[in-house]
Amino acid sequence: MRHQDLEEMRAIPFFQNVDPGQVEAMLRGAFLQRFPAHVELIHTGEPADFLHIIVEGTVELFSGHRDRETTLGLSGPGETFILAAVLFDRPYLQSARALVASRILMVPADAVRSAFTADAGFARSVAANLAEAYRGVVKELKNQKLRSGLERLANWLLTHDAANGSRGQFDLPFDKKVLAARLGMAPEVLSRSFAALGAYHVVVQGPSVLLKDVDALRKLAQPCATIDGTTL
Amino acid sequence: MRHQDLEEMRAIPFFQNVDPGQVEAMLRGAFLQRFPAHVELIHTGEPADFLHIIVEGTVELFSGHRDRETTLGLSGPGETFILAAVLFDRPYLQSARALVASRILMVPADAVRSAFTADAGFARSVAANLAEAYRGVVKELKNQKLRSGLERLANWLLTHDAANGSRGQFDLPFDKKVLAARLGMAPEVLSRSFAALGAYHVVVQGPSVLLKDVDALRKLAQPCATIDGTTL
DNA sequence: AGGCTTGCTTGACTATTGTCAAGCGCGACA
DNA sequence: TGTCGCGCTTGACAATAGTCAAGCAAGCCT
Repeated sequence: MRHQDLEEMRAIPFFQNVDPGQVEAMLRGAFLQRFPAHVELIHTGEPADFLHIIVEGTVELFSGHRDRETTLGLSGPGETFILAAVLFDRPYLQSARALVASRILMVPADAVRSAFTADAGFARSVAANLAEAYRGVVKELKNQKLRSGLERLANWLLTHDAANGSRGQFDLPFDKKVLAARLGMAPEVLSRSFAALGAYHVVVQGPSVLLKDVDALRKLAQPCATIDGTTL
Repeated sequence: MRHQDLEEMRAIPFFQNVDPGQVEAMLRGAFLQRFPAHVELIHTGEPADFLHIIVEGTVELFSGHRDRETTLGLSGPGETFILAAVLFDRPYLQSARALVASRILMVPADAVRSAFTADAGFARSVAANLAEAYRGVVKELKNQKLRSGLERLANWLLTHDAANGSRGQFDLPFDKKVLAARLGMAPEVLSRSFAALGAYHVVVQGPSVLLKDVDALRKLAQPCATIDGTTL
């Protein structure tokens, strides 16, 4: 790894409040890998050999069973994945693929485990990360079980708009079929859901989305702090 | 708390490998509460004031939204709940109710947080607990999204049978409507699903379940290590 | 025993979501 | 400038699950 890259890696939030010696030890055996889009990074069921930290790009977490496949989440820069598996040397529960060309920091599992054993600061950092991840999945499970597809879409639109300056107008950050997977529905259903949101003055033209009546949409979506996180 | 109870509390797995001084500090402000069946212990959205550890009994974790309600999981002795919320002083994402009369150890949130800050052993114990909890929810999410109701029931039966000596015969540990909630289906659907499993030689008489052809059931269920945990 | 509640089942219907197939529109590229 | 492929949409249909209502059976309490 280049010196400049090392600097960047040390600044990752996950490594703050961790003994610098332990951080160096983890970075020493680590790879900063570039992956092209659509490449599979890890596969469900395999043993956990590296902790992955996204430096740049977007990663889709998914899993399949029989002939079905489902997207469990999307992660971006600064986020780690499969930390829980790495820590206790368990098989991955999820697969991951790069959605766009991405840079991933891969830290060998045993380096993570020894830092976890040796340094209290790192143990706390790990716990914080796992707590956030846990709450994220619980929210996703609630989103999935307590809402219809249309409601999930409406809430996603509101959340995404809020994260982009609440201008009531934005471009979809990825293909609609990725959004469909993210929301847990077939692409055809997403199409129909967008059409149904016409009644709430949502105008979709290709990747561009216009929310012309946020209040009406909010009334349909009924966003909720214990599912969507931030108060909308 | 009585001396004998204190002994019992110190033996909780969650407190192993933790500085005894910190354990005492946590137990000092803790309550060992008895709750009758059906009582709500915590409520979604409220601030996290106590870490709950189940000493005896069964607790249902659930949450509602609008007029819907869903069960997110069932927990038994030795398990903690809402640890993630307590640790970082966030509102509960789930509600909890006692399914049967239960004894719960309630540790004040600030005592948990100071032990977490002060003791590396406890921080690691917390991380381990959160990692398990995280993996549990991920499995639940996959179970929910990748399987039909009938498949979830078939897998539950196999898992439960395996946990009870694989005798192909057991009594349901709770009411069928609780099982229905656990599996994420309406009670009526559970009834029909049991009826449908007749074709796989599953015989249900009130609370008693007889699996007369485990192989056929397994072929339907297709249990999987990355959803069901143990290899069946 | 009579009457009540509660848990469960069953039937009929509806809602939601997935699947298959066809077709449209736009950009890539020869 | 065609035409090929891909992403998306639409229609028709099927599968899955929820809802409402009626009814049954076991336990409980006078």
